[in-house]
Amino acid sequence: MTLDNRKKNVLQAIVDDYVATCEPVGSKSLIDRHDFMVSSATLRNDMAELERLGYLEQPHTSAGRIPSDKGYREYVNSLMKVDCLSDEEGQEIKEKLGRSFDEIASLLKAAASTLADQTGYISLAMTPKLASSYLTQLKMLMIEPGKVLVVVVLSAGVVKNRMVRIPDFLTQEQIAQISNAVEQGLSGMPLSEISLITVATAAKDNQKVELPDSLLNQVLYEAYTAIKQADNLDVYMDGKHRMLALPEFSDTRRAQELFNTLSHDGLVAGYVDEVTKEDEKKQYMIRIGQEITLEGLNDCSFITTTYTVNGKVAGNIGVIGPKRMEYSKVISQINFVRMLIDQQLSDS
Amino acid sequence: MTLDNRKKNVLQAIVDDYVATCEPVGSKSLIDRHDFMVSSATLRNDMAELERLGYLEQPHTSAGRIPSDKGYREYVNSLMKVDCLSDEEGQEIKEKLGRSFDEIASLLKAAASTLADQTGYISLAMTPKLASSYLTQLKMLMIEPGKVLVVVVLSAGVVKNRMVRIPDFLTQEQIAQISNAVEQGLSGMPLSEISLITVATAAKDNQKVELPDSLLNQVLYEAYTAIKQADNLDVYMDGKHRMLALPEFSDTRRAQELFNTLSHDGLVAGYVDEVTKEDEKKQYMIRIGQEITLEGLNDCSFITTTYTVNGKVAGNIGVIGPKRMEYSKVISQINFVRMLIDQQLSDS
DNA sequence: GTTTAGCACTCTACCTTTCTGAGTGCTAAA
DNA sequence: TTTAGCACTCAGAAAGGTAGAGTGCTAAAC
Repeated sequence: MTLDNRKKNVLQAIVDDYVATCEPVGSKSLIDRHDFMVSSATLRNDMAELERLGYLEQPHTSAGRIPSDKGYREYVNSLMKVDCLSDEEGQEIKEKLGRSFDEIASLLKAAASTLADQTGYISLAMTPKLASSYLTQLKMLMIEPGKVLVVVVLSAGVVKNRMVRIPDFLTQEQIAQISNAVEQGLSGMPLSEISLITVATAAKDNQKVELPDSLLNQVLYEAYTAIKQADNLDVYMDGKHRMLALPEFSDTRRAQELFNTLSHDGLVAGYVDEVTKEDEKKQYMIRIGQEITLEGLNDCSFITTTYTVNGKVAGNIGVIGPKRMEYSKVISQINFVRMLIDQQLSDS
Repeated sequence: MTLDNRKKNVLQAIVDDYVATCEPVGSKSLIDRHDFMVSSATLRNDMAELERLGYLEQPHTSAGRIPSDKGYREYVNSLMKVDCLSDEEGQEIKEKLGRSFDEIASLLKAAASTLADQTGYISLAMTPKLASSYLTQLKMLMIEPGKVLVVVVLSAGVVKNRMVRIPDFLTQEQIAQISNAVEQGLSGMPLSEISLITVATAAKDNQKVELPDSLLNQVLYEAYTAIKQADNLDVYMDGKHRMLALPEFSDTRRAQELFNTLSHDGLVAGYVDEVTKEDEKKQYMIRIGQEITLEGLNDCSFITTTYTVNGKVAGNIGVIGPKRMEYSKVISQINFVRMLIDQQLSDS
């Protein structure tokens, strides 16, 4: 069953109005605000029909209608007008993200902050993920006897370091030789293929130092965990505090549930990953209300997109806001930010 | 004017009750809950007197009393019973912080998380600050032509890295020579004394490579900014979302103000620094309500203490909670965590 | 068949009023 | 100095009343 034209317009108008005011929309105010060439009674009939079909909900009998999840979904899929970023907005974003960032971490942090500022909602930016990364460099720097800094550089430009302990008596030279050997053996290898065994093989094939196996293995183990840890997703989230200003979160309990979930970076990152896989071919992923399978986010909508490093699928950025979100605006903002990230990460 | 003994007991009892219930305390319930050997009428007189002296406040005529900032202050300074951590609590904390951490960042992150879990309030942990740090190492690793990772190691065990761009044609050897020269010249020097000039002097005194001055200066400038940036305080904050569960923040506006301020790490860090200087000699710093000169935190209390690295004053950890805080419990928790941090940072 | 005017109906939000009870301060006696 | 007793105050809950935004339905008009 497909909606006739007027019903589509009615649904669209109701979503638009509700997004703007956060108040249930009645037939009268709908007439006032839009140029329907029919009477309020006609709209009432349409609205009743839309409700029967599940696109609208009524908080109580004598109130107006608000969009249901299904209503928002229809709106997002086929009703909303995709609007372009205004020049000023584009300019503002460019001012914050235009300059060249030397590290992916600071780029993503800035992206999250910009996105939060511009949308007024919660933003997040995640480092590139495992699947698309391979090891490019591995360095081990002796900081003091027994303490070594392992620096791991991944293809996507991610740099991670980790301090590890090794036996006191190993020298900088020995350590350097080991790390060179491992680097030679593994550089270019996708992270997913790196295991304790491949690390060991790489080291033993290439190294010239004589070290007892047990000692060598100890060092290799540390190198291995450092590499593995480097593919941990980092999540940069910003703008949380803004949600408290929204009327839908004036009830502290809701805000509490939301913040509770958001305080677990890992949960959110995992969810984004899942969603990205489901909608693989799409340019952006949208999840609305109950569609979100993360506890505490059922009053929210979640929009994510994927940025690329040198043209390859890499990490995600996204926005979490109320269901009553300015979808098309947020989408264009997110797209613009993604574009700037892509640019920065390809011209390197 | 000093309070007589019974008045002290009354004040103490009122604070204790109010902390427990968050409800104004009346003379009747005070009698019920404590063994004062006098009648409620007597207590009423005492309470009226305490109010006249500014230790108590009355939300309205027919309500009980709640402690004023001055009342809390008196309580903290001389009334509360300092209680020890229960064995289980100590055990729980040890479980989370007992294992050895290789990096100061992960230690502090874990400390913040533990403190938030244990207290139920907001915790924070800050990296060691400038004054107590000197440079121990400086390494520059060529990641790819034109891109160099500068690794800065400070005395307190802080490791920071920063990616910088340099002219494409410089080789790893040239870069290594420069960084070795700078490291030799500066290692052991307090951060506060390092300037662009000292960096340049160090490089020119020690290096043997021939490079045009303009090129060399470009590299040195990047090294210098990397060093300077390394003394930026990192702030780890945890447990924010818990505040929403407290009755004093069921009004979203207050929570919003609080979160707004807390979203600026720098502000908080700056304030902690200020407070630490004021109370230099004290083991811990306490600020209550209006005593806190940070907008949005006037309904809170703030307890901080200083951990040491090898016996020297270093960074801060702290807890932000409602004024109605379990002061003595929080103090002992904070102290315990500080002790564990001190241990970890001295036996290295 | 679709649209519309008209009307009775519903229900929340808001205001006012009343009532209750916890808590007070004061007075006068112990 | 302490206490019993009492009149007083005031927030908050409960109850009642009103306004108005919005509805659904019916019957007439297009």
